[in-house]
Amino acid sequence: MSKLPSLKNLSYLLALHQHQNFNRAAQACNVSQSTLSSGIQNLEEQLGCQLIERDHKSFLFTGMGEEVVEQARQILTSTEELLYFAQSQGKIMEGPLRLGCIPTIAPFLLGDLTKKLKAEHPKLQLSIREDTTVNLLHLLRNGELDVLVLALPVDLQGNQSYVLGRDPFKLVMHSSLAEKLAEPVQYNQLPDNSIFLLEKEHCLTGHAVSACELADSSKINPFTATSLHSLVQMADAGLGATFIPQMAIDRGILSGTDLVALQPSGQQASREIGLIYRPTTNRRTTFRKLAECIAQLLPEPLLK
Amino acid sequence: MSKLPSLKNLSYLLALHQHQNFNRAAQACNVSQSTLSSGIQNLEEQLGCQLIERDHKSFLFTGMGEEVVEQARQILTSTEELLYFAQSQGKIMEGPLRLGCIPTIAPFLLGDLTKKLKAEHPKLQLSIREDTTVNLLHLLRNGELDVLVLALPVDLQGNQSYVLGRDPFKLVMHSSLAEKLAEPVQYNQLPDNSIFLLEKEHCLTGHAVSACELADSSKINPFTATSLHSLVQMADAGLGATFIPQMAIDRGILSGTDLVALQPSGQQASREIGLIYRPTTNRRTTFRKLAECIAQLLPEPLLK
DNA sequence: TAACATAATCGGAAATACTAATTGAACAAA
DNA sequence: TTTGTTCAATTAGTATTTCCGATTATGTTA
Repeated sequence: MSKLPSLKNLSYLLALHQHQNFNRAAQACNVSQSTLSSGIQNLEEQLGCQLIERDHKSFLFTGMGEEVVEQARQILTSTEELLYFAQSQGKIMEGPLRLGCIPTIAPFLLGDLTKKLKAEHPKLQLSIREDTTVNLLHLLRNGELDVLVLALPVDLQGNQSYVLGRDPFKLVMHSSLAEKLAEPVQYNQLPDNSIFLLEKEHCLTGHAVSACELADSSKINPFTATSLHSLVQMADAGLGATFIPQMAIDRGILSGTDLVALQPSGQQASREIGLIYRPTTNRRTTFRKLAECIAQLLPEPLLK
Repeated sequence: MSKLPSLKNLSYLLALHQHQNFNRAAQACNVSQSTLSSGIQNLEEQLGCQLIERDHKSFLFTGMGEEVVEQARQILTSTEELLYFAQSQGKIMEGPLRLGCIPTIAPFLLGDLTKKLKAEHPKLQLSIREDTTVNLLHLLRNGELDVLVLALPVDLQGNQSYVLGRDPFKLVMHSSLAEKLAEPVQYNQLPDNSIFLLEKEHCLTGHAVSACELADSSKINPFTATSLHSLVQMADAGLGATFIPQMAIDRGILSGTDLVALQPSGQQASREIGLIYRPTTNRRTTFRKLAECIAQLLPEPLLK
């Protein structure tokens, strides 16, 4: 069996892939440019194939190079996890944990979650990143985040998940508009263009539309908002109705408004909340514990 | 960030774990005993924790040590896969592939499979190991096998799987016994102790009993056979009836006998065949291709 | 053309990995 | 008790590898 590539050389390759420049990559690795350069050559020799095409002056990763980067990333992440695991003496709820969360969940979950974690697992150092689903999945894959809280269903791209619970949608509108409506609200009771939603980047939009069977409805106003809070403002100004998740209502997003929350029609007018992690992780027990913590904070926990 | 442990030292640890003796482990690694010894110490220092308890003379892996071994195994397997992948230029259907299969599938699948693979992927070097489900799962975990063909359902122990297809059970008995029976055969038509099964080590037994709703039936003879072929012999000698999977019948296990195959009662009198692989693998595309090949050879393919 | 930027190459220095030999401790046999 | 054996740790010296600084080759920009 030929000799295994060294983790060091693999990390050089990753740095090069990230910076696309030998000097900057070398700096990032705290080695000289010559070291990194020969490290890469070394790696190519050991693997017996070309990883980057040298085009004088510049270079380009080959298809194989990209593939190797992908796999090397996984190996290095696992090794870092091993190191971390050993150094923290196997205390699974201690040390750093980098969590990503979408904007339609974060403000209504993370406050309580950090409070709970601080009480139950004071040595856990939670860092939080709020971003869209696609960006978070990318960061997870790159090893820059450990775990994500997303709304399901979503293309997991090979990641694994715990389903944490269900979060019902409510149809929110000004109390004066709600008076003449019967629950569950049939959308044909509403005027055209009277339902406001978030920008399509937010998965909440898609989930609400499909869960509430609203596809292509003329009821939807083409103007889109950028946050739940602005949706609430618009509804409170009497512009129309909107969908707000129960989590947000429970955390008081409607307080101080004249809005009421009604049950929308649609079989299962809700979204699921899931915890997503790399299939290659070896911190499953940590994530499982975290999943249990989060599930307890959801309107309808259903963690198996 | 502290320095990552080297793959070399991790492999020393694995060897030590396997051989439970510094000298033999060192030999296996082609290094001197002193090298391995200091490698382990080095590792303990880097990880900042004790991996083995030295009890003068002898030693014992600590709980943490066992955990680290587990994770190290995964890292080394991934790295080997990376090396192999690169060296074979990404040709996913070339080079060595170590497959495990249970005894109630192997004789009726692997002949056709090797023939098919030789024709379609001549450079694939398939090695085959036939063993029980639990042993195969152990070998898979240890990285000694790449992929398993098992009968489902089975506790996957965190592994991943493709469902390849369905394999119906048939109730097989001597033609003279079958004459007075109506299909699907109700078991109360049969005398007590007239159904013969395999030893309980074979998952086929459990699958047949549950699929055919036979639990605790007095119809089952307490004598158990060790192979499908001996079951067939016993049935042909007129001792009673038995369950034989369709795969085996299709490959002619009944030829030269006076046995007939009848449809048993029971909602879904069949087992599923699945391809099992480590969740941490990066040879999924290879396994997927293999899964497609195998599925085509099954009585009822249902690979999604 | 001159000045600059980038990656490869080269020679020597520093760090490391490795071995053989030795030590010390436990144990078994004489 | 003595002797011999086994096993892991230690030591000291050697070999190997890794790394850096300087230099080169090549192309780009001013």
